[in-house]
Amino acid sequence: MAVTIYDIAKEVNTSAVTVSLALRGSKRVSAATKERIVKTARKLGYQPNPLARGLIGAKTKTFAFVFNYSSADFAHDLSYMELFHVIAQEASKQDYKLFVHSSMTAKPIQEVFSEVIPYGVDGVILGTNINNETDRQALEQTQVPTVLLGRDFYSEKVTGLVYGGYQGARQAVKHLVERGHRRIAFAGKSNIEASIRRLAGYASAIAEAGLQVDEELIIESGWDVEAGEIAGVRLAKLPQPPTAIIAGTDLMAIGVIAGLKEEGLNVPDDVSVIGFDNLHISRFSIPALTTNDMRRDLIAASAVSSLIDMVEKDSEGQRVTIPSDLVVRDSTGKVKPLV
Amino acid sequence: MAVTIYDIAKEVNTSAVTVSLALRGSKRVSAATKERIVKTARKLGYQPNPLARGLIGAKTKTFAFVFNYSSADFAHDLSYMELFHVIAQEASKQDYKLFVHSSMTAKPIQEVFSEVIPYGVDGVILGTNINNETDRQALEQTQVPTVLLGRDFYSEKVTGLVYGGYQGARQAVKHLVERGHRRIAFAGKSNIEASIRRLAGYASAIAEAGLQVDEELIIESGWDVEAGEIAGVRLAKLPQPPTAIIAGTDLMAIGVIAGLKEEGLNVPDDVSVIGFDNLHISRFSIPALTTNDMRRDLIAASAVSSLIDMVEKDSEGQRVTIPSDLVVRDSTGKVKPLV
DNA sequence: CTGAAAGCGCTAACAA
DNA sequence: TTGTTAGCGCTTTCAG
Repeated sequence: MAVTIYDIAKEVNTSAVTVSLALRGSKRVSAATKERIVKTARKLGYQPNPLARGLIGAKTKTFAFVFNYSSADFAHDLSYMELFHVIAQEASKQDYKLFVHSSMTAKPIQEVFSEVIPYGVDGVILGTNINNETDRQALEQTQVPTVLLGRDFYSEKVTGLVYGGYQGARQAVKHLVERGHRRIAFAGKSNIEASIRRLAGYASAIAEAGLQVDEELIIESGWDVEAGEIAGVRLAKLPQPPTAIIAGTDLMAIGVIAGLKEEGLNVPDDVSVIGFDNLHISRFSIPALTTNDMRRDLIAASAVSSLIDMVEKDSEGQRVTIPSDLVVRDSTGKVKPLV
Repeated sequence: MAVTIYDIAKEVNTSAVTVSLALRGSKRVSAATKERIVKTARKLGYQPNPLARGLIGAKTKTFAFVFNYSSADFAHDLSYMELFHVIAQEASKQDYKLFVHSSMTAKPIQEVFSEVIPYGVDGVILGTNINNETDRQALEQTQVPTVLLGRDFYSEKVTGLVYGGYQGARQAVKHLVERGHRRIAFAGKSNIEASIRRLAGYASAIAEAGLQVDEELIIESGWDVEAGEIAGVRLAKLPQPPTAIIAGTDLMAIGVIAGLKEEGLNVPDDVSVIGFDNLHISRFSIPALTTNDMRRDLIAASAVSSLIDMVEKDSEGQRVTIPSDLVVRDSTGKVKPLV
């Protein structure tokens, strides 16, 4: 059996209460007793029992991480998976454990909460779309601190982390404009919040550069490689193809490059391509991908620290924006001069 | 507050014990009472409290999944990450939750157990190397059912899942020999168990084909893209370069292709390349990668079901081998005829 | 500054 | 077939 506070109490000749207090650093215990308790706790290899703590509603040093999507969305998940990974590391650094809730179908947020809270988690990390009023209400009413990944929403207990999609898209357009591009396409329009943000950034920067937003150059599609390939082909076949394409994700960008190639257009010589995410592999694509690094390190640090603030200091939820970095590699170049 | 068995008991006019029994399908409760209990449980939206269950040592429907490595190993992790993902889905399908233990440094198995067991997990999924006697002992003595990913080890409570590395490497060699290759390299030798297995399969198939194992063609290295690139360059620079290369992982294979290209060798025209893993992205590499699909679906299903068997039916640990599939794509071709 | 009592939700053992 | 009692390990009153 594992060591309990009773074992320590017996050893030190005191009560369990005092041990519990001492171990949590209460000032109500004399320095001398505290020291003896801490020392024997260490000696005995005491580990607090999170289940017992959780049962009475105390903190468990546990966050739930929710994968809430249909498996069809796997493509975008490569990015989400990498993010999960970094967050797991970050949480472990801060001495928190992650409890994973992975469902095959996108469930209402209320349901997610009620499946996860009984496990006594101190907080929830969530990446779902908020589609409807019910979800919004669930978030507004929750008592459990929550971090929303990539959603522009916050409430008393909910912090929304917005990555630099808007600003990243603007940066991407600017980068292309500086290199002489004037026909710049956007591939990957959808009703996902991140997509909307990226498209909005694109449109604003296009306008700012004094260019027309050409609907023909905006492709509505999913975010995976296949979708990118189709988009690449379609754009290549246009009577007047774009000289640059901003893709919704890195995977999509890789597909776009392949699609263009099928139609005889080369990257970056004929067309420049920019992605979003900066996946681990993107720097190894051929050509190496110019992309928006979403700064998963910052996102993870921010997610975990916001959550800890809400849990431990009872601070309020807020809206946090994390700017992305444009990483220029080989898939973008100067516009091809008209012959 | 959440609904408890007491609430149900009150509603049905019986005791908590009866409710508990009924809900767990005991035969000691009359069909009539059972039905009433189940019905009102559903009506009230009862969710059993896993913390209370865990506290008394009962089942919690929770497995620990351990990421136990230094972050330097990230490369190989893309494969491990994808595996995690599939296992998480599979577990959720079987109504189990995953509890993630992610540490920055590879810890002794004993320590991992003692950090994870207090959370009341029913079983542990582990992908660590077993380097020493201490780890081996920890596994032999554990009371908690455990599945070891990719390790050839089993004991009373431990099932070892061995993926088709050996057989996959043999298949790869055979595939190449059939296409006329006789100088076949292996890139990615290391002391990781999976690597040893792959190399052994390679060596056996090479010998079987009546070829010599040429030490010059066996490159000792890590498993990431960079290592692959270096290996590719090195092999290309050989006085007599290989006509085919088997790489330890897909990422490495992608690196090898890049390295070869730097030295003016093209895949598959000059050199054929085969990887291991079949990552989600591998089919989109250029050229599309021929690789050993490790069958993550089967691995996940097997991991979860073995664990459940051990947990619920108290069956013994065993050694399970999961064969891989060679997926032939565009990175392998016939040997280039000598001009 | 310290301790005794009670209870979180559940189940195993024992009793009826 | 059903119910009573006790206890898992911890923390929060409340009393010394």
